[in-house]
Amino acid sequence: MIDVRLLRHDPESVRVALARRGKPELLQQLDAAIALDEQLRQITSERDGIRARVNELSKQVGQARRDGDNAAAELLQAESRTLGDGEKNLAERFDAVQAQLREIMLRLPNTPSAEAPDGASDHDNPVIKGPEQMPASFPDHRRVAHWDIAAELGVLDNERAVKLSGAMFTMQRGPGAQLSRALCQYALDKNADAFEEIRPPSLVTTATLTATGQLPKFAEDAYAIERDDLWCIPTAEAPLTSMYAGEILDESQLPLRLMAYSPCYRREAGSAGRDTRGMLRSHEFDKVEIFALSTPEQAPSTLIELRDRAEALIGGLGLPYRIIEICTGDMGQSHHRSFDIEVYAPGCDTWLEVSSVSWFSDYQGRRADIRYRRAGEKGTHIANTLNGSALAVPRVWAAIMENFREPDGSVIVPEVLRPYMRGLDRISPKG
RNA sequence: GGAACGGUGGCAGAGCGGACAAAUGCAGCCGCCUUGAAAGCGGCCGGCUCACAAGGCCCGGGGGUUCGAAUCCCUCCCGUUCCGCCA
Repeated sequence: MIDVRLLRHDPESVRVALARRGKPELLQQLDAAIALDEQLRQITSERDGIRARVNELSKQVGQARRDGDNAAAELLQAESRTLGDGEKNLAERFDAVQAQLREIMLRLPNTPSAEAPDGASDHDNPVIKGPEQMPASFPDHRRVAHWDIAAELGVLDNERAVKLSGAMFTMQRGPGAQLSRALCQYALDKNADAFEEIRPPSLVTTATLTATGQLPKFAEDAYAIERDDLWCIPTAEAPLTSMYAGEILDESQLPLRLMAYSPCYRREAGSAGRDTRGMLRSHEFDKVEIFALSTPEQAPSTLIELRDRAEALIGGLGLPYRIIEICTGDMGQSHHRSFDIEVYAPGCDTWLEVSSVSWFSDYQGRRADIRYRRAGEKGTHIANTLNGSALAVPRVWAAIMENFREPDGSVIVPEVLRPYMRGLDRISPKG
């Protein structure tokens, strides 16, 4: 959520920043919010005045009763009762206006960072590291799509996954299942030097999913368990961000680094039928997320740290990759600044987004009410949140199949993963 | 799922219609004392809104009763213990 006070004191800066997202309707919503806030403040001051008077009268009633002056008490009570009716009226208007304002604010996206590049869509995302174009120099035996490779090796059984769960579910088996698990272990172990490992719940409350920004706007994209008012997490970002919701941390605890493996659930409401082959897009997948809470001052360098760590994992596997920065027109709802890491998959002949690393400024922190206190200071400040996929399993899995295929059809297991695969160094066709 | 008891400030824990933002203890901060520290003494010591004013709001959430609610009523949520079920 954007700071309402900023809206009040410097609406122009918010307007200019939001305009960079290139969606004119956002500016209309912004104006509506500003107007509602103004209304709210007026109602508040009026209502508080009445309340002050009622409080004062009530004290006098108590005093009169103690003094035994019942006649005076009756009079004061009558006056207070009348005021109370007016207050009730104002309180109702307050609630109504506040609800409207909140609804708009919850759906208004974050302002982009000054460093974020301008652009209208994903076509404008600059490549900041690695090749602009897809590499051409791949031998024919690596120009095979991973679903064909996997079928040959018997490591992917999506037909049976569909039998169990319907379209867009995957099932790995044998060395394929091992590979998924190995990737998670690898990602966790490589970040254990600085990140506390968490095993969070995969089902969370509405409040938890609202804090990170998935709700209320993107309810269609998440799996809901309505009977129990719970949601399946689309990413471990959700539970990790809300771990310290409602708490006040000490500045000395920041930056606070957490990581978690979790399954991720996505309805993919808008993309049914797209990229559905093999492991490219599915309703459930595994991911290791890295996360940090920080002060605004620490955030820019923490963002780079997270990005470097995500890059190191992909680099460590030996996969060809590039890093792009997300432009203002393509940026997610909660994002302030964001990078993607893409791996080249020669079989599919495409770049696959395997990691996304983002800084959310105080947008999520305010929604989750995560605050910190500076040493020697009285007040509190909203914490900044940052997170990144350390490693999203399915697409990396696919890229490994396609990049490390040998002429004989077998797939070489990256060296760093072998300890997690019971020493297996090569996945060969059965029989 | 059933029963009982609970949910108050960083923690522990009183208060159970009026002078309560809320005793007390611990922790924390400042000062005195001390070569330094401990002890002792004095003071401070929750959050939000707001102009770190006034005023207002917050005693799990929401609603109600009342001139007035931490305190009474309703409801929901959460916790503990026992029973049931269960990996």
